Amino acid sequence: MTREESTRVSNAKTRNGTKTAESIRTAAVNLFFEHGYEATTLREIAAGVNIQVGSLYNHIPSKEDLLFSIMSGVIEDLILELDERLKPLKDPIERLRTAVRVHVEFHTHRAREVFIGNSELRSLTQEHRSEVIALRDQYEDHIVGILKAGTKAGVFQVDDPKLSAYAIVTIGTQVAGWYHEGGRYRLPQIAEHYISFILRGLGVDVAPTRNGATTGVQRRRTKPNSLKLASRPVPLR
Amino acid sequence: MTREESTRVSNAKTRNGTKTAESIRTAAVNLFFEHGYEATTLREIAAGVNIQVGSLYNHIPSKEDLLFSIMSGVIEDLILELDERLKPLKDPIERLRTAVRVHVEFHTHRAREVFIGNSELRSLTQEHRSEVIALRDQYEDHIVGILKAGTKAGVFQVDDPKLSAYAIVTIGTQVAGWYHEGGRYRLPQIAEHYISFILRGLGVDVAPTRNGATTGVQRRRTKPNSLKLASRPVPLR
DNA sequence: CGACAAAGCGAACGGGCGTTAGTTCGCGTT
DNA sequence: AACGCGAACTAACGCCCGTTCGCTTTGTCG
Repeated sequence: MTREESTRVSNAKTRNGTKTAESIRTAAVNLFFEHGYEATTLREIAAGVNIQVGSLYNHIPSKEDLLFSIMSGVIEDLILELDERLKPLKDPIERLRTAVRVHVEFHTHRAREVFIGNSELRSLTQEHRSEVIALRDQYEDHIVGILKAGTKAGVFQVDDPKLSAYAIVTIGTQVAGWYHEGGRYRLPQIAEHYISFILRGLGVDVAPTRNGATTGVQRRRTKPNSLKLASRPVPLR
Repeated sequence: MTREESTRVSNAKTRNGTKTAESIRTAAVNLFFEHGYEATTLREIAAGVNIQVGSLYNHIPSKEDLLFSIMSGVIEDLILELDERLKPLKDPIERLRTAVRVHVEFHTHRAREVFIGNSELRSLTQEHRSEVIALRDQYEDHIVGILKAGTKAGVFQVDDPKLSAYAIVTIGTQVAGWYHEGGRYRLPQIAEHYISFILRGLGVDVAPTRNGATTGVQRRRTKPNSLKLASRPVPLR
């Protein structure tokens, strides 16, 4: 108990300078993403961190636990992010817009973890699987909630919020499967495209904006829509 | 016993009466679906067919080849089915409607194989993987083609057909992940729900929202909007 | 009836897996 | 200077994998 001037966190640095536990996580994410959990060897992971297999067990309890921490971690982060960005918004349309945007952004920025989270459920223990599913349901309920609120307010045409929520979540999730930085599509482009698609799918009139109020996002002081949208408003009802 | 006249085809029946090769395929599909390819053992498959492990090699060249034949087979069937159902249709909206319907029906009827086809790509050989990807691209091009035709004809609002096609394919594909017979949702209900959602997303006015029932889901005797709903049950092979 | 091929059996192979155990080593704290 | 401890190493464990192979059983047909 010496002078506690600043929190003296025990910085568990390895010999090469980076925290080992963190490196393990990173290496595992890359390998799980590339070859799948079952096909990935602890020896491969260890090689990616430049340590021996046995040394891994100074940082993880088991291979399955490593997978679980990755999967639960990414969903928790997603829920946190969504909560934060949704907090100041009231209007259902704005809330859905933001939800889709957050969803797509998150799923592209952390595509590998998300991909793992969506494909390796069956490799988890019964208990761990239930836990992850509970988190996933919690997230889906957020979306369903937005849809229900919007339907009640009369701005969405939704006959079954859960079915629609599935579709919305799925669209954004799948982006993680093919998006890669520097690829054919830019992130905001993808997000706005799907936002329009989804809002229209819910019966919201998303005509090309007259005053730029429709898609209030990143700097778009020059052109209202960087994508050439067929400039014909959809006369719904 | 000796005078079995009907067909001269060498009917390779196993002792329990069903063709062994077929049983192997079925058992493999179930196990791959449930535990994944990597986590499934040839011994488990053999047990499912009530033979020994070594006997499998009288019917398959290797485990990977078994996976490949499942994956390529299901996509080929899907393409065939789509071609057939699309053949008599001209109108872009009708074509898209049918495409989505076929997609959803196929992905629910053969959910397990489809799921395998979408999640086990990386377990294939380089050559086999290329082959499956080529088939998948061929299928996606069908959808893109419909979208492009509809856009040219002015009935769809699509700024990027490929992005939209991704979304459409994804929605139907994901259904395979949660649909199960006798579950909460009936098949036509799901299909029609997503058809409406997608058409609206493409800027088509699908507005039967005058009274009560939002979307034209279950049998609607009154003509919805000059578009006939194909209501024949499709065996899907 | 006897021949032949298809198909099943069962043991074995070489290798790789996740995990454990005992040990060494560098460092900050006592 | 001695200690404790985290983190690395090496070696091994028991197990299970996909695949092979020689042998036996089975069914079909001239």
